[in-house]
Amino acid sequence: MRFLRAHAATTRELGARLEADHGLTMSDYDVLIQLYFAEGHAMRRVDIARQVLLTASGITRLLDGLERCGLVAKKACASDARVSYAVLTEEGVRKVEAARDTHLADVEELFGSQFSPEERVQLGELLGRLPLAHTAEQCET
Amino acid sequence: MRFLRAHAATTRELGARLEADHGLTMSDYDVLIQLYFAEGHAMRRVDIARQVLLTASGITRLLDGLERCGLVAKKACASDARVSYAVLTEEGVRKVEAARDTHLADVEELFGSQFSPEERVQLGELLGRLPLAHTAEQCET
DNA sequence: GACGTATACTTGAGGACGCAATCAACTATA
DNA sequence: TATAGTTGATTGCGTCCTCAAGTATACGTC
Repeated sequence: MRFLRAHAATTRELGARLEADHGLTMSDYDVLIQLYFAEGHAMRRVDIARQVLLTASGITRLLDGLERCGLVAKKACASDARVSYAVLTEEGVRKVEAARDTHLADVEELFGSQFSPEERVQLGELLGRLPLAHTAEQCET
Repeated sequence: MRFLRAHAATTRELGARLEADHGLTMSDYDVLIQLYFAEGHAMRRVDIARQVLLTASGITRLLDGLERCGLVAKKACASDARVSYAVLTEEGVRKVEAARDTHLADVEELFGSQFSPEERVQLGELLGRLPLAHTAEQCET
């Protein structure tokens, strides 16, 4: 129960701030960050979906939005005509860097500040045991 | 990050099973359980909203659905004409009890089984520190 | 005892996202 | 090179849920 409630309350507040400060949803931000740390700021859509725990269709629509905002662009793949990469634009990079600062501060305030350094690693370890099904690991934050 | 991913993966799977086995969403179940443990199996809608971390309007619509299924009923309040209680019906009680068994087993399998008894209390303690804003506590599971 | 404010609930509009179906393109087998 | 199966991406449709606005009732104050 605590897990559910804590998640709902925390993400709601975090999402509201992100929206207010940068006009991004948590999912938007999540995808942008993945791209930011990807090689060449580009990723295949399937891989984004797997990282972010959305379905492929969710990614398509989410990227549509980010493209309309000029934050990402499509790029064809030379070796496989089926895949289209999502690439961060110049503006997208700037946006991520701007959003990251305030978002990390928000996370720290609402989440991190509740725990000591040891508790953080412990919490991470415990939660890390949960089966993520078919998701890769990796990540900062 | 782990917190977010763990939540997404776990609730998705849990929700899918609940839907498959009983035709309930997690929110449905959540509300039904709150009612089940409430005095007289009845609660004011505002209080449900606060417990469950949905907005009042979300509760209205969710209860609409549960009413159509015959699981809950409305009841007026004698002392305050504004409030309408949501009450579990006979069938609702049966439904909760049926769903509860399989759901608790699912939770145990996907979540609880990853942790020792001590780790459970610790995890609960850590997550309990997060600010739930304007939410009451109480609960089993 | 009328008036302003707060509270309980509902409703309309819209957004986010999943599922299932579909298409196109790649890969493997014959 | 025809055939079958797989995979990446998109789209139609439906559901859940939020926000903002609206209605009805309660309550405090002068």
